[in-house]
Amino acid sequence: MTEDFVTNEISKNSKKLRIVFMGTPEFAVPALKKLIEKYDVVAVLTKEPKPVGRKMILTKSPVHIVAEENNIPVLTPKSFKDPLNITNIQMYHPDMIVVCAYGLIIPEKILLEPKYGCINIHASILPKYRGANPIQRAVLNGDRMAGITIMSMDKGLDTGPMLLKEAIPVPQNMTYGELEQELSIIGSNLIVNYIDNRDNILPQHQTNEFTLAPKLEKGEEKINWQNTATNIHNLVRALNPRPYATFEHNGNTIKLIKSEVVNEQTDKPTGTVLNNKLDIACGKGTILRILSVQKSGGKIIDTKSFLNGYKIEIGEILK
RNA sequence: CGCGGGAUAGAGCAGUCUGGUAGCUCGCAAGGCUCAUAACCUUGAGGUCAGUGGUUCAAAUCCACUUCCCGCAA
Repeated sequence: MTEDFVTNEISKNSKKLRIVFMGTPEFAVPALKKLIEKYDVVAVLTKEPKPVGRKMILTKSPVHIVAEENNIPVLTPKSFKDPLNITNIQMYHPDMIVVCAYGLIIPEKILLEPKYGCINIHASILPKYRGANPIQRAVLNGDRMAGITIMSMDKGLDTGPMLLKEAIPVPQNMTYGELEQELSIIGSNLIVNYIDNRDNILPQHQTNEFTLAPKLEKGEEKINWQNTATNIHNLVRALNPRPYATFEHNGNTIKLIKSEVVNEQTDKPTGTVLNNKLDIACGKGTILRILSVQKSGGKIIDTKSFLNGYKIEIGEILK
């Protein structure tokens, strides 16, 4: 009924709902594209262009670029402390605001603005993993399942009522980057699914059994060979494609790009290099195989190539 | 002008400081050996030493500039 009304009012094109989209990284791009296809995305908010790389080139966010390609107005407020930034959003009269990995806390005044609410695409099965880094945490913890929750935002951090969920299995060797890519597609489908069926969806309140997914701290990327092979493998996966897990050897920092758990046991001390396939003894007698690495200043290479030009002796003990 | 590393055979590297025959570990090709292997033996092909200019009897190597690649930091 509501849709009919809107359709009649804007009968010139099939786009109906007026949406303001807020998002920043690649993860948000599939959702934005889907929304542009089906609805009327009247404005996009994203983080301001940042200097990036060795040459400090000002780089627009992936969302920023897609928005411009579609001739959608882009706003890049530094924060919402300035009331003018809030007024700017109100000017677009959004029916709904869709948020996906935006990077700024959104004040309640904006959350209450659109008549169909402020909807967030969150990359976990809430209430598990509230916070900034749910995908990485899921991989790091070796979760077998991950997913997306579409939720209605309130003033808390990922605490609002849940609207739609979808979970997928996480294969044992999937990296953070691969999982993020899959989830971003699922998120884009789910948000459209929600918008089209929103009249039939009942909000569900979150239970109190929540966990948090904080950002990774500096130092967490360093490999401790005392941990089990599975734990180290999860760290390697969770930090791929950035910033990668690392270990030290003769003063060189070596990034461990890909690994796998070897289904055998060893009685050698932890850190021992077991053979020329770079199987390493880890905690509790478990074994981790190093598949590809990167030296600083070098490219990502497989273990065999690496050993052709870099000496690691069998029997050496890595710290 | 944020800090740093690099470009040498298909891959990964040494050689550069101290100029003087283009090397190593692999891969590839051919042959041999083995019950067998990311095993071993023999032989072979494969290079504009990133580019341009300079110094020199002589430059991968020293000097200047250019292009491209990568790590850190944000």
